[in-house]
Amino acid sequence: MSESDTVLDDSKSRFVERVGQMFSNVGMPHLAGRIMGFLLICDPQEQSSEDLQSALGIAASSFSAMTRLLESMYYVERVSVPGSRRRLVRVRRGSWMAVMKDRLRFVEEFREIAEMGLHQCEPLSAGARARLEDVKASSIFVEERFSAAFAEWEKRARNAE
Amino acid sequence: MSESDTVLDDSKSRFVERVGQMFSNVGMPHLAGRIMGFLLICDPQEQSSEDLQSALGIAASSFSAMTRLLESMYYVERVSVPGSRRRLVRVRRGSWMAVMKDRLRFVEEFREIAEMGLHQCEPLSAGARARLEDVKASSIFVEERFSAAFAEWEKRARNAE
DNA sequence: CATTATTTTCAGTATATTCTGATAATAGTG
DNA sequence: CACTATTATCAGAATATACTGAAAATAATG
Repeated sequence: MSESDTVLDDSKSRFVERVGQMFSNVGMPHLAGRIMGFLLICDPQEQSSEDLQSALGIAASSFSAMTRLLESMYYVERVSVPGSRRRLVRVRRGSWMAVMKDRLRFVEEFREIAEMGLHQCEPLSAGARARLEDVKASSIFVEERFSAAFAEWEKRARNAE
Repeated sequence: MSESDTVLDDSKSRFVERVGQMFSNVGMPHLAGRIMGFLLICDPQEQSSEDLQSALGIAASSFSAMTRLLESMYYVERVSVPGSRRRLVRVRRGSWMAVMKDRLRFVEEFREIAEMGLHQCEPLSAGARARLEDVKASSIFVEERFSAAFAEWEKRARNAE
């Protein structure tokens, strides 16, 4: 993106749209994804509400709601500009890893559900118990591997600084 | 679950409902989750359409649609009963690991999106390129760790037989 | 303090999805 | 082949969600 980002060319709008689709696929609003996509490829990194509105053709209210959502999830951050009352938006460092982590929360939920079944659903047949134990064991396995992976990534990131 | 499963007691219906919520959270139909939850704790393991309809209070059409969906995703399987025209349903072995794997497909998509941006969105500023490279690197890292973890799990499962 | 650029809230519309009930199709059995 | 138990399809109701436009609130500046 070279000068002002009032209009997106074809390849960039396809990119933005694809990120939007992906967000939608994982249960988040389409517009939130389009904003993330745009923030990934725009220049400069920081963008105003108006920039995004004209580039993506969305309403100011949508921008406000989506930005607040993304901010609450720590995917973007807002910076004030001295001499202006605008608050620019940009993606946070490591936000994409955060997106992945957040999507994985359900694994923990899996384990909890299995434990709930084992403890609170008496009486259980031997077969049912075995099925729940299988859910529990696989969830724990995945949970451990994933948190180890994320810890390693963060360690790498710290060392790279 | 001891004898016939026409009605669920409190703790079991809470369990079923929670699995339903979880499915709904990850973008699948609520009823699909309730069916999976029931199949996890029922006795016997195999259940007929009618069993599930009366136990969960759902329409036959819903059962049909959801079962077909779950079958297409390899979460459940159907078995024919000799001497009857019923096809009973049960959870597949390892189905819960499959659910987890399926929910992780977006990681691959992440990498593909980053690559798409890098290759097809010329010209990109140096900053934008760096942001995309970061997405790509973290996606690849996660992708590799996850597939290694799943491979190890499958190896364990094979050895345990 | 008044002004106005900017953001947020809110009510309403459009759209998609889930689930049901009724009907049609399928396949095992006599 | 006829019968019927079982499953699948389809149209529509109910619900939820995303998005917009207008109005209200906020906050920086002169």
